Amino acid sequence: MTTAATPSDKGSFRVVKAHVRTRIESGAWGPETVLPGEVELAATFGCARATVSRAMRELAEEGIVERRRKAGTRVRAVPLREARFSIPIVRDQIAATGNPYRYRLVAREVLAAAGRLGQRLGLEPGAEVLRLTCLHSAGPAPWQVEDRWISLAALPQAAGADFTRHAPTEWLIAAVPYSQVEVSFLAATCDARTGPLLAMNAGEPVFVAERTTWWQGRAITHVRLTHARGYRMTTRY
Amino acid sequence: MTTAATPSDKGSFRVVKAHVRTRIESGAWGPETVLPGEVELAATFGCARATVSRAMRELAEEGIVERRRKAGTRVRAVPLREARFSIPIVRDQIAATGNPYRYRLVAREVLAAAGRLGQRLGLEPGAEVLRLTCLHSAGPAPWQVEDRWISLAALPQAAGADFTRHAPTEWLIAAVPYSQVEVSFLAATCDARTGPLLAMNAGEPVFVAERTTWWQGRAITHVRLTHARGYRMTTRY
DNA sequence: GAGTGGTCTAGACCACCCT
DNA sequence: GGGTGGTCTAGACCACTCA
Repeated sequence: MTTAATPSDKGSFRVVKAHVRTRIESGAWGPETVLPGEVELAATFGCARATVSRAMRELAEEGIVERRRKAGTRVRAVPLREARFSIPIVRDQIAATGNPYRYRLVAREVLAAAGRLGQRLGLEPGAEVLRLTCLHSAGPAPWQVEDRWISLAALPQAAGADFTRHAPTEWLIAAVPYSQVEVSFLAATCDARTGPLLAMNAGEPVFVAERTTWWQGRAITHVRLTHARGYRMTTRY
Repeated sequence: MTTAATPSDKGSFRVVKAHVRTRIESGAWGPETVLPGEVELAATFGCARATVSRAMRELAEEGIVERRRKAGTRVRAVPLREARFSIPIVRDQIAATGNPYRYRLVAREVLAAAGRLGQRLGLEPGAEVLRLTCLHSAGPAPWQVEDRWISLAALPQAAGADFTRHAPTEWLIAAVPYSQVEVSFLAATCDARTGPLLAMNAGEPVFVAERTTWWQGRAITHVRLTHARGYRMTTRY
């Protein structure tokens, strides 16, 4: 028995996981250390190998540990760090601030796809696109401008939808619930279009999220979300 | 048997998972649909309940499905969307562009913690802090300015470390490998300090990441990373 | 109360890959 | 070749929560 684990509790993959994690975080098992095998740990903790297996699998998913057959499980030298951001529905995000959520459709037009946007949506030149500009506010304070393009080739029923009362996001979630998404975050300069809506001056820095959505391999919609002054996206991990 | 699944393959939680996912994404099992129970699915797929269980657990973790005892498993109305960003080491990030990674220590000073920063690090007024300003470049092109504060109360050995050749990140990863982290992303205006380093004009918008790191409940370091023009953080999910 | 998911066990076989 | 993780099974008991 090379390990000096304290099998204070029996069973439960959570117990095993917590023990091992503590040991690593405290430095007792430093980077590159090869951990005892599953059978040995199972004996140490007095549980089945499957239980240890699940604990270790989860630690591996969290990037703390790295596993390979035959080589065994070792503590990662550079922990694989991953931040997770839940992608909130604007409405919920604003509601969480305690302010009432307000929505307004600012502009709506149908136009022909062209240039970069057409490429982004994988459209043939001239294909029709529905463009919507919306404002989401927290009470009286503007929160986010949504500038959205929807491919009418992919989603013709969007042409008839009423976006004056409800945000396109909510309609889209119902229409295309499970899709593939690419998001980017970047800093930009507030332009003359969004500035007035956000009560900001042209030239101020704004935090922008861009999102393109595909469904079954076909581009559905692209959106540019420009946030009001002072916006931060925060997470812990 | 209410399901008409096609148990084309036997066993394997991956097969079960893929089948169920396809069914949901295609719309055959729409939002709010209650899926068949584990025992039924196990019979359908001709495998053990544990196998189905694992498949469903993973789908739940991915936010596609929601499970409750007694109530069963149902398709989420609003898919719980989570974007994951791997937190890259700058060096790797730059190396991936094909350019050589270059590092330069711009400034180093020891000062007394004060104001917002002291609070952020949970320091008593007057506690010593090591402040480092570094520049990371992709070949000749500046990439990111790192403005870092390290609590000397928490990590006294940082005072003696040599940061002229290697970035503090690498030293810190070795010193405090597993820690708790809070990150924020925001848009800011390029200031007079970082502007020249990034070959940017004061007033240009910059993408900023701020990160605070704790170890065993104690704040260790805080860093502000200011990215050069055109930086985007992108992910798919 | 009863039905669902949540977890554990003991045993088995397999796939990979280091030595 | 052999040792490690990866997965599956069959059965069991438990915990939660809905009706």
